[in-house]
Amino acid sequence: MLKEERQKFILDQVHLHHRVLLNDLAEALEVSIDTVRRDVKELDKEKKLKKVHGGATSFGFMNFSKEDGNTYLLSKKIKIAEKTVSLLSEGQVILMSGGTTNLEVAKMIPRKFPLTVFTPSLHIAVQLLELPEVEVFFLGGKLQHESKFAIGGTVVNALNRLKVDLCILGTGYLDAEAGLTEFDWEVIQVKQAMIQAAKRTIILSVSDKLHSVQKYRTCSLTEVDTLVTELDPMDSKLDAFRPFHLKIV
Amino acid sequence: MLKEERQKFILDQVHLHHRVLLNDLAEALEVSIDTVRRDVKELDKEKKLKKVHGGATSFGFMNFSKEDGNTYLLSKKIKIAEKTVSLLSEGQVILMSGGTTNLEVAKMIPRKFPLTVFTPSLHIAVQLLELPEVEVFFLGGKLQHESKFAIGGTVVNALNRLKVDLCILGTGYLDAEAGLTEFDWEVIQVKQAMIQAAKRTIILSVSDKLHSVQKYRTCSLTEVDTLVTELDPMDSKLDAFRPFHLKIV
DNA sequence: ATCAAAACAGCAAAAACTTGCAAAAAATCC
DNA sequence: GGATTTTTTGCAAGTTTTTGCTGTTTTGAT
Repeated sequence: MLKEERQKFILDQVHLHHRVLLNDLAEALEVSIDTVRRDVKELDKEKKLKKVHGGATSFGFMNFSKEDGNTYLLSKKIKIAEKTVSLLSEGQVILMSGGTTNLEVAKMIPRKFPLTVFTPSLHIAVQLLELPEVEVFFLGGKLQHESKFAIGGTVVNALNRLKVDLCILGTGYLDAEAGLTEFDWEVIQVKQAMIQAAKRTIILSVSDKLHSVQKYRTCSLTEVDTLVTELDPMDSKLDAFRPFHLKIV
Repeated sequence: MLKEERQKFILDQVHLHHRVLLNDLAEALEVSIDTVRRDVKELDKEKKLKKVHGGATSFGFMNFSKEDGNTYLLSKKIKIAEKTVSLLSEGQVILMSGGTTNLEVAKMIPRKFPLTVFTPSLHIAVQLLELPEVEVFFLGGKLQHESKFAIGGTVVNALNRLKVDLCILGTGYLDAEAGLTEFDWEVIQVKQAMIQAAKRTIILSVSDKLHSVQKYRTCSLTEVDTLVTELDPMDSKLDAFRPFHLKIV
């Protein structure tokens, strides 16, 4: 194998997952860890990625500079994704909804972390297929053009016949009184079925969307088990949500 | 063998695979490795490729993601796609399998051409969602990592409950006697169900794959209605397929 | 503060590259 | 046609690059 191939693989992995571990790379490429280390060092010198202890990350990853609004939001989502991945156990059967936050979760799952994932989101499915140890089941149905999300009776029926360990819901909007709300009725139907199909439900929400309400209601906060935000769990902004017996992470 | 021939071969290999090993070239060309080395050095000096330790790469190597190479087959596939799209009627309900040829078909469909499409292929679904007038239904199931194609009982069951106007099959391999063949048994199950669910079936095949046989059989040529290749319909290479009452386009 | 994992520096074997050279092949000239 | 020059090719000796391993130092998490 050519050195250039290796380095291209490393770069691809970094872009795909935001961060990679040298150990995983060494195993995937079937070379010693020293070789990977040297490659990463080179790529770092060429500013193609950022070398960190034990691995490498893409640029703009832990970039908390508030100049660029988008990367600022991204870093929040990455923070949420990290917390969420730490809640997963190997071999679990889970459900994942769509959305950019969930996409970051999919990117953050380690390369050799066995999971079975059901999802109605094309983006999530595509991302998860990068992981060789993840079995991906797509919940087929009519696809929305904008969101690339499957909706309709087929999806709901499939979900009704399913029982999984965990549901990870990239929530639209969140409010203590109103609960989870959305503006898309069709999506609500699917998300409700997802919650029903799972023993536990985790909702992900960047703090910007706390205390905002949309037209339709997915569920109340009593129906979910865990709330993940990018904030410190003790942050006072989360006080409104403490009365429910949620685990706040 | 002429030096010029050798260098042409080397360039072809580089363009096709985006990377080559000097050892492989020396073996394929039956010359010493020094000769190959000198050839590559020359081509590098002429900026025709990039010489690297142990081999050579094409210039865009670092940019190409792994699948979208193979530009030499692309023109043929585009020709097939054009012919195929001309066979479609507005408002039809169709089935599309996966594969790069079918992907070209999806790219070729006019922006405001109303269709309803069922597909088990992620790539096809993603592409079709670019078209606002196309309703896309994904046939959900277990996704194959490599092909991003949904397989398994869920897909087959869904297909059994379906009846559509047309099935567009990006065939694996094609032979007059053996019919359509594949090396993946799971995919066969799905393709068979697709053919059953459709009133008419069109198969797409670049002429390179004519007269090639794989391990398992999808169906015989009597079960399909139309064959689309990049060749002129009167081309003698297609003679073997005329005994079946196929429409050859 | 402790301890395991990660980074580093140096080393040695293997693979690849360079240079020089001579034989073989091709081209040129008489 | 035959002799001479030029180009091409393969080989051998020496150099560089790459890679994995060892032992040591540094780092980061508890």
